Amino acid sequence: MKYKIGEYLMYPFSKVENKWQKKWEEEKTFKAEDCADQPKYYVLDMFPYPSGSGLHVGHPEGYIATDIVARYKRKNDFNVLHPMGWDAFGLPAENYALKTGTHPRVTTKNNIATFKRQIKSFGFSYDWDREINTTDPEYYKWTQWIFQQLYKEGLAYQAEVSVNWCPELKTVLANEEVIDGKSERGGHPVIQKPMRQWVLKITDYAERLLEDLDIIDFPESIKEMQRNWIGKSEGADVYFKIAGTDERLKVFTTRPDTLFGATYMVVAPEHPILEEHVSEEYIKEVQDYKEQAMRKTDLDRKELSKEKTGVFTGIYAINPVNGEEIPVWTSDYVLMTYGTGAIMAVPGHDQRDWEFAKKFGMPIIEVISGGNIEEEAYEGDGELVNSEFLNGLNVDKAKDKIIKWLEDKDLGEKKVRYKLRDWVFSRQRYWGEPFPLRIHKESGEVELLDKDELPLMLPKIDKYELSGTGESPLANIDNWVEFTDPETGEKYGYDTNTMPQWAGSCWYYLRYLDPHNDEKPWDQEKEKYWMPVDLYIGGAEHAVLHLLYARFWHKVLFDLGYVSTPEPFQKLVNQGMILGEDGEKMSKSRGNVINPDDVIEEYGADTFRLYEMFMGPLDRDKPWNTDSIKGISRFLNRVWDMLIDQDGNLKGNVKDVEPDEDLKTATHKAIKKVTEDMNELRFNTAISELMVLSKELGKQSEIPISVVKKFINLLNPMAPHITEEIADKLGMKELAYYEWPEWEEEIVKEETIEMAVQINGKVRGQFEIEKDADKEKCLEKALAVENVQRHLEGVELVKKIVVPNKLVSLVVK
RNA sequence: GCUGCGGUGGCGGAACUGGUAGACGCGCUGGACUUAGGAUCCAGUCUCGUUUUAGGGGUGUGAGUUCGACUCUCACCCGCAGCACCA
Repeated sequence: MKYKIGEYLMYPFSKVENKWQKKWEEEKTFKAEDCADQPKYYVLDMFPYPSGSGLHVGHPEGYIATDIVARYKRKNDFNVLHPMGWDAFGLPAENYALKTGTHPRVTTKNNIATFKRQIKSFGFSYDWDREINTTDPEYYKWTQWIFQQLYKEGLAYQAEVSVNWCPELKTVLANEEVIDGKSERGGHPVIQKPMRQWVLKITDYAERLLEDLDIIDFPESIKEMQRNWIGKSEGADVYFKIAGTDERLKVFTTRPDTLFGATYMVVAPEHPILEEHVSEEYIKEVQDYKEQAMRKTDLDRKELSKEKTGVFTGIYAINPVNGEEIPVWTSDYVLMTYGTGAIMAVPGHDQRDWEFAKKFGMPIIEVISGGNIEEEAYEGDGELVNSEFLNGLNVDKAKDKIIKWLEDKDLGEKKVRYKLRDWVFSRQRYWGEPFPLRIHKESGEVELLDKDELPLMLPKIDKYELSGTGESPLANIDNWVEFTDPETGEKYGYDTNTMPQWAGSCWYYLRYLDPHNDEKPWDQEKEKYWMPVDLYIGGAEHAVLHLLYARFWHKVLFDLGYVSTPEPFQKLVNQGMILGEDGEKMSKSRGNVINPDDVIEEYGADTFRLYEMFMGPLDRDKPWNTDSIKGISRFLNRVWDMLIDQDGNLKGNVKDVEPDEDLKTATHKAIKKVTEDMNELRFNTAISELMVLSKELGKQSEIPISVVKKFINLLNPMAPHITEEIADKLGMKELAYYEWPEWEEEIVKEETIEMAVQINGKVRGQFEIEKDADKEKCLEKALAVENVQRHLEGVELVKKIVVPNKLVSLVVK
């Protein structure tokens, strides 16, 4: 009945686990019922990209956590939706095709099979009937459909946008393939090159994406990252007249209060003003500087940022508050992509301007007192000086006053700006969703395909090489690039770009609600029932990409009435990383990778699940430790040995007897602790509590069956196989849906309590007393403790503090 | 530089709204069973001190609030992650 694994004798975990996994699959135990007359709970994993190397031990950490929650909620009468699927478009499969000629569809299919086998070996309670795959035409049909809705709303447009171009490889690279300004493969330099791209207008939603962070329960770090990414800043646009013309140069500033301190202006090298107004004698210098700046990669711009550079343009602008002429310079520390691409420089109160002014000998004027502008710019609050009608005000008041003044005179206006840029939504790649539209050859006009023409299928191709111009392999297919409409005889072409990998994951949580619907992406009744996602668990690496994009799409769908909630994910939790035994990130090159298949083979899925949850708090990084797994394995073995005999039957001393008072208290305490821990996702302490209870049980000569049932039930969400097997022998039917036990507060509180006595903050003794005893009685007992009396000799008792059920604190002189 | 998170035994980690620091697990030490044990069971395990008892010290560092601080306040040090000339 026992397996010998290495040096251990273990319960027959592999037999038990296979048995139950098979049963769950055959009986569809975890099928979720749509719109049931029961409260719902939607618990979601970030679906994986099925890579060729299979699952690593970091993947299951989140999956185990969600599975425990799913199983726990089922026991508490929730109708649980717990699905899984595959985010299968993407570069690795295409790169593999380039190398081997294997079609990405084949690679993807094989990888999914591996992932699915591995995921199934953990005994997760997914409703596999809802499995989805973003590369399935039945799925991406609706990804295309959503894109069309965005297009119709004016939220998708084409623009010349710079992309990562690698001249050496003659190809465009995705952002993920560019590391520190160089190509991931080969380490060749990457430059920015403008190309026609699809762009989504996420900036229209900047304010709502920011505001609604307040209504969702995400980790503070993620919210903060999203806030930084959106980068809201409030200030004013100010118009400076260009001397000798009627034109105005618009700048954005968050510090309009310092307008009197503006001593020069700076425009980005790409700024259009440089095309027209540069005077003869400066043209060459400006042109040279421009070219030099354009040639710099992003990396160079950052690296060379230590020392400010720039040239004078010969242009002067007029400061609207005092009519003074100030010079306009150009420098690459001003970015064309933010604000208006031009700034007013206030060297007294902005450190960047201060550095520039020092280098090029510009005047520095103090307009806010409180700092020493000889040494550095003063960016803090203070009283306004040298500013005429603003003098004497503080920064906030001065801002309000100057903005009003500017608006009254039509010299500026209050303005809010965001760092967030529109989202470049096309990739020059084959293995992604084609854009659901055709482009008229002659006019270049875009026509959306009809709904019944969807999905626009990816064509078969033989060659995966990118075309030399940086277009995707689709550009090599003649009847994709050009075809004739049979009805009108007009010539059209399909877009050779495809959507980025994020597209499919922007809405997959909605497809799970109704995965086989071929009329609509999802049924609205089902959407109303299941949404929002109650708990979403995944890695922190998606903090600002997937999670921001998905929120954006969801809000668009909300505005169009397709979904009923403003936010898709009510609560988000990031699991920490599982590190190697050496405390370093797991990687092949370090040789510290643990393969989950090996662990399951040696110890079983239940031990694996329990171990990963026992390692520490879910959201923290934790090093793997092979020795520590043995502790968990021993625990499960002890539980088995305590209850099951050599023939696989319930042991004779497991009887229908009443537990004694101590065991009863321990049981109720455990129920309370485990329940509270489940609600807070504190699985490590829940497991420790169950270890304590199992030890108590092990001490009994006759083990009360009622307690065993509760114990097995509490352990079930975390270790589902072994507990189902034992439950079966105990005559409990379908443990997965067995009602979660309850505790009685009265029993949890012990009859007698041990209280401590402190004298001047040091513990000097303990005494036992019945619970909730009054203060007088506590004090009396405390003073009677022998060691306490010794410490009270010859001193004066000046203060007595009694905290019922905790301690007595005495202060002496 | 900015933002966020963290720093507790040899190790992973516990400690509710401030109330007996170190639960639980690993490892280690001793013992039992055994031909043997790297299996299993029992006992011990923050540190100094001690026959036992009593004591002293102790949660990154330094101050502070309090009868009482891992927990609250201030300053600083270290580690991890993200952002980085965003006007």
